Amino acid sequence: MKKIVTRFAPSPTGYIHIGNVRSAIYPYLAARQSGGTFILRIEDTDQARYVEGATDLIMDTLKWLGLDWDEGPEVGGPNAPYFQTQRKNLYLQWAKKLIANGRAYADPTDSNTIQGYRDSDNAKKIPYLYRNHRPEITPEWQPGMPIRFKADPKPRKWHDEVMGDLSAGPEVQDDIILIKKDGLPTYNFAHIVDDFLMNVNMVARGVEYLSSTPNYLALYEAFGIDQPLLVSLPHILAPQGNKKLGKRDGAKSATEYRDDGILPEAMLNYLACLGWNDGTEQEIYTKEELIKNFSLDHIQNSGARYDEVKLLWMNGQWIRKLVSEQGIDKFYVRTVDFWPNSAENFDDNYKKRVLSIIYDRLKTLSDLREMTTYFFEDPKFDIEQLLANKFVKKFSEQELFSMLEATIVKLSSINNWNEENLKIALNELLETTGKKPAELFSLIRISVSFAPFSPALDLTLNVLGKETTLSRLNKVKTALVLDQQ
RNA sequence: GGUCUCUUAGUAUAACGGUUAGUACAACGGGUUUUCAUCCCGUCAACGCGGGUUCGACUCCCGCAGAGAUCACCA
Repeated sequence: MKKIVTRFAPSPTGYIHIGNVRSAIYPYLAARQSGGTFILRIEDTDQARYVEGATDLIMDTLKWLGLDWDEGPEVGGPNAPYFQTQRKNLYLQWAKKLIANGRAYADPTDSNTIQGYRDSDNAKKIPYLYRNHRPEITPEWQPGMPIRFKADPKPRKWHDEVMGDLSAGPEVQDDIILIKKDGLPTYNFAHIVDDFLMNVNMVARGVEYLSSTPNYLALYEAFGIDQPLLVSLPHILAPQGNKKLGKRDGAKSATEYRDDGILPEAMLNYLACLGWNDGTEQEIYTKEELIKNFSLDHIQNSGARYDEVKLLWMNGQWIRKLVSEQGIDKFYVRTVDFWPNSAENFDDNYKKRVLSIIYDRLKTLSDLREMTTYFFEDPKFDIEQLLANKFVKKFSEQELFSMLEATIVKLSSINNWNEENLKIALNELLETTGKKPAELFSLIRISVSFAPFSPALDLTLNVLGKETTLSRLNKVKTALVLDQQ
C-alpha cells in the first residue's frame, strides 16, 4: 500500500468543535493504516481571526482523542516550521516564481475599484469574475501589494475519493489572491505550497472546498506538481434543520465532552462512524480497529446528522467494555474527577466498591455525581417521598413499621456482613413477612437511599455497610412512629 | 441568480441488477426477585417523484423536486 502523507490543518481561531474533528480523524486513520505520516499544520494566516491559545486547545483535543501527529508543533519535523506565519517568505518566493513565468501578477487595484467591478457586474447580471477586469499593465511587485494568480480557465475534470469523478467549467476559475496586502498568503495559495513541500499526497477537507478545487488544480498545473489525492468530507449536520453543525448550534468542543464524562474512545468511535462504515454490522471500534478497517471509499457522501443520544449509548457501551476488559481498578483511574464532593473523604477502595456496582448504569462518568451521593452522605430525608412510592403506599404506616422492624432485627443478626449473607437474609425476610420483593425491597431501598434508583439491594446494602444501613432504617422507623402519635 | 454536490425508516447506515430491503440508536411492548440501567426477546418504521434501459432496478441512464455548498485580500 502506498504510504499516505496527510495533514490536519486547522486555523487557530478558537476551539475545534466536534463538527470539525472528523477532518482530523479520517486523515489520521488513513495515514496510520498505510504506515504513512500525519502532519499537524497551523494555518494562522488570518491575523484578524487569530485567537491566542487556540493552538493549544486544538492540540489538547487531538491528544485527548489519541490522534498523535508525526510532524508539527511540539514534535517538529523535517519540514519545520509548521506555523504558516513562520513560513511567510516561502510563499512570497513561490508567488514570485509564478510572476516570473507569467502566471501571476502584482495587482495595484484598490478595493473601491474592485467593489465597483463587482457592483456593475451584479447590476448587469453577469457573473463577477476578476479576470474580466484584469489590469492591462501590472507593476513590479512591492510590499503592500497583493499578488493574484493569472487564471487559465478551461473545463477541468478530477477525481475525488469520496465524491467520485467531478468536473467544473471555466466560469468558476478566477484570478484568486495568492499573497494578501499584509504579505501573508491566502489559504488557497499557502496550502498548495505547503502540501507540496511537505510531500503531502492526500488532502482531506470539508465539501465546502469543492467549488474552489478547480482553482487549486490550476495552481498545481502552473507549478507542474502532481495533485494529491483529494478527499471531500461531507458536513456533520446540526440536530435541527439542515445546516452544518456549528458553534451556533451549541457544537461543543471535544474537550467539553471530556469534562462531561465522555470517554475519548467513545467520542472517536462515534465520530469516525458518523458517515463512515466498513460494510459490516460492527458498531464498536477501538482506535486500532478503526485504523485497520478504515477505507476512503466507504465514507458517506451526504451529510450526517449529529445524534448525541447515540453518542451517549456508545459511551455506555465503552464504559462496560473497558470495565470488562481492563477491570474496575483501571477504570477507576478515569473516574477520579467525577465523584460527588462528599466522596472526598472516602478512600479509593470504598469508591471502587461503589463503582463496581454502579458502573453498568452510567452513560457518562459525570453521572457518578448524581447517582452515588447516598453512598457518601446520608440522603435528604423525605418521608413523603417514601410513602408516595407505588409499592410502599399500599401499606399503612403501622404495617411499614412492622416490616422495617423485622428487617432491622434480621439484618442486625448478620455477623458477617457480605453479599452472600445479605442475599440469604433478604430472602428469609421475604418469607417471614410474606411480602413480595417489589413491596419489601422498595421500602428498604428507598429508606437507605432516597434515590430514584440504585443498584441491586443486596449489593447496595453490602457497600453501605451494616452500621449505615441500620442507622438509616432506624431513622425511617422512628419517623413512622412519630407520625403515628 | 450562475456553478457544483447530495437524496434508503425519526436518526446513522447495509445492499454495489434477482433478499420477506439487513443492522444499530430512538420509540413502544415483554422477560431477568424492587427501582433505574445492563442484558435478552419482540413490535413499529425507509428505497424523494416521474420516465426510460432490462426478463428483472434501491442499485444503470434521463428529467423533475427538495436539500446543501460556493461565488472574499476567511479558511
